Amino acid sequence: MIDTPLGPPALATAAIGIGAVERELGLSKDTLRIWERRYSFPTPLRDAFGERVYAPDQVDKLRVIKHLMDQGMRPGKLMHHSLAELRDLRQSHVSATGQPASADCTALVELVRAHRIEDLRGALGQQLLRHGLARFVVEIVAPLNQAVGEAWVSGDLKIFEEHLYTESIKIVLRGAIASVPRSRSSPRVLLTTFPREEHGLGLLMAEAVLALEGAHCVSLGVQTPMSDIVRAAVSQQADIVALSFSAAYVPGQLLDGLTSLRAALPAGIEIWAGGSAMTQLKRPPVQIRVIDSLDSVGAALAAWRLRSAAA
Amino acid sequence: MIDTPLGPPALATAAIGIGAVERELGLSKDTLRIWERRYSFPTPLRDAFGERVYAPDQVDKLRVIKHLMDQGMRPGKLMHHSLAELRDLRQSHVSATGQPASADCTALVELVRAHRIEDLRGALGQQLLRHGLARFVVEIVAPLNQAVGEAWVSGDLKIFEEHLYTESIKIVLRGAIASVPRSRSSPRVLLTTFPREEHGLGLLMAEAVLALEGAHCVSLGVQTPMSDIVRAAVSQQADIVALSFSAAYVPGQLLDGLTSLRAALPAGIEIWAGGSAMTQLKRPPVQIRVIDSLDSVGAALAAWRLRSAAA
DNA sequence: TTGCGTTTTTGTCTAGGTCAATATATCATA
DNA sequence: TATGATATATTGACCTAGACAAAAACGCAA
Repeated sequence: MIDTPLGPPALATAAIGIGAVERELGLSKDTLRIWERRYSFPTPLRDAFGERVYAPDQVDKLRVIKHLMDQGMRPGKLMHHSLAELRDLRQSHVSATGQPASADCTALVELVRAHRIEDLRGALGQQLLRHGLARFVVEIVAPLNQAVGEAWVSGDLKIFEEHLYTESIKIVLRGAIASVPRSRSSPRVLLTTFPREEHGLGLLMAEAVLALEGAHCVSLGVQTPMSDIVRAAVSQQADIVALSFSAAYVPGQLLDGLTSLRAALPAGIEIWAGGSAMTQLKRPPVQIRVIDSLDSVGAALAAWRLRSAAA
Repeated sequence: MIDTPLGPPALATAAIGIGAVERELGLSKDTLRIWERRYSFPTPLRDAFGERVYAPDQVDKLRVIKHLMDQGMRPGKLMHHSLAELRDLRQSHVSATGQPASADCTALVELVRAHRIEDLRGALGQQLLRHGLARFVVEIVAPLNQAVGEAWVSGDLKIFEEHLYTESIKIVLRGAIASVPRSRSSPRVLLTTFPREEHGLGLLMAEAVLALEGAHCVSLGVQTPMSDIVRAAVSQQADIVALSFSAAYVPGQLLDGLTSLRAALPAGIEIWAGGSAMTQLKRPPVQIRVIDSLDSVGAALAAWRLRSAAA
């Protein structure tokens, strides 16, 4: 049923320049050049005027390498493996850490693969009704994101299929959030991401859970500069600033950003940080509440309310 | 109540490195270094290791320069002016091209400035009911975007205020789109942007107008790679691919992208392109329908249906 | 296990050079 | 007065190659 008439469709994609690779994978030009120097990979061809041109299969390999690095692996260990070996590596890594996908989950991924977005949206709505918003987010959306991400890396899904999926989830979540009665009570939570972070799905999931628990949420969307987060938090009288970091976020920038935000923000305003980049941090930064899982948001909120009542 | 013990909060912002400027303003390190060499601006200090450190006021000036460049001005002409002169420049540029803002519009901007987002959202909802979705988009949202953008550059609004505004508009528009009965009829329209383009508001406005006119809309969100647009259009059996380009989009990439997309897409699928980058194009690309204004979407759809019926 | 130096790994930054693509100015032609 | 072609200027993306700090991994003692 899946239409791959002759070989994988990836072959149609043309070779691309270093700037395009930077944009597409989030690996800086500097990094790409120095990898070439140190590890002899990638090995781009050169065009008529000596500029690097990356073949599609090398881009694919780079994509997998990037993904594995986001999981905490180091480039030096990965670079010399073949694409197939890297995928095996990923397999074993996943099966060691992750739980198996649920039946619901695989069925939904199947809908994405078949491009049946109407059905997908319907099925998501159904799951939402069945489980309620909180469990829907934690038990369906979170593992589904994981599964779709993996499928993308291993080449089972194309970017546009991931886009279709993400849009569907966003629509369903936004609809659900809109139907939660808008709380005026505390805490007031300001949601956003740092400038480099353009993934807003985690934010939306957090907003759903927070709103459901009666927090007053204000979202700034993605990519708010540091100084503006501070201004917004003060002007909106936020109690909490909630930030989301996807796996691609550079760990160094993450810690820098959080500490300087902590310094710039009035002491009364808490910082809550979540997302996959946070969970794989060894030493959590001081005076930041790390949200390892959306499960724990409810408890964290309850604790906040206790502290707040005590003060 | 707001605790800014000494002076405006903006001053608290510390000096930042070249990487941070790149992230915050979208000016590449290469560009920043070459400007320094050529125009003697910016003039960053150096830290203990001789690395560039940009003072906040220089970053502010760079921000304005970037914006003016997005409007089509050239760096060589801008670099030697002071911040105040640049703002005057912008003023004159705006008053020469734009029409005066309506009363409704200025009232709404005032709500943004006062951070009264609840009221803003309420007022937007009210305007939506009063004018209907189509006129709301064309007569309220479009000029409002313009006004907010201008206010940001001239320093009247901070980024976070613009974020608050954008989020509010998105919520209102998404709510409205969701309440439009989902059409199964033709044409089927696939909406997205090219990889460099991360502004999705124009897309949402287009989707609102299209959905209202009975088109079947599927949005991929922003930044879909070329090859994936083609795959998605084919798999979703789209009749039209609708693209949006904000003023910041590089004209060269725009034309290249459109022509190669046109070549890659089956002839039966039309390309409609809109957004401010399109309107200021001298020669419209061949075999692309340029949507100069959201007004004209209705007529364009009617024309498509006529052509479709004739075929 | 935990803590603390040492070594290796890694990516960001430095410098200045080259060149294609774009924009502007100038001049000729219909 | 337009339009078009041609020269010149501007601009940013890319190049090479080296230096070094921060982070991770390692070895070893307590």
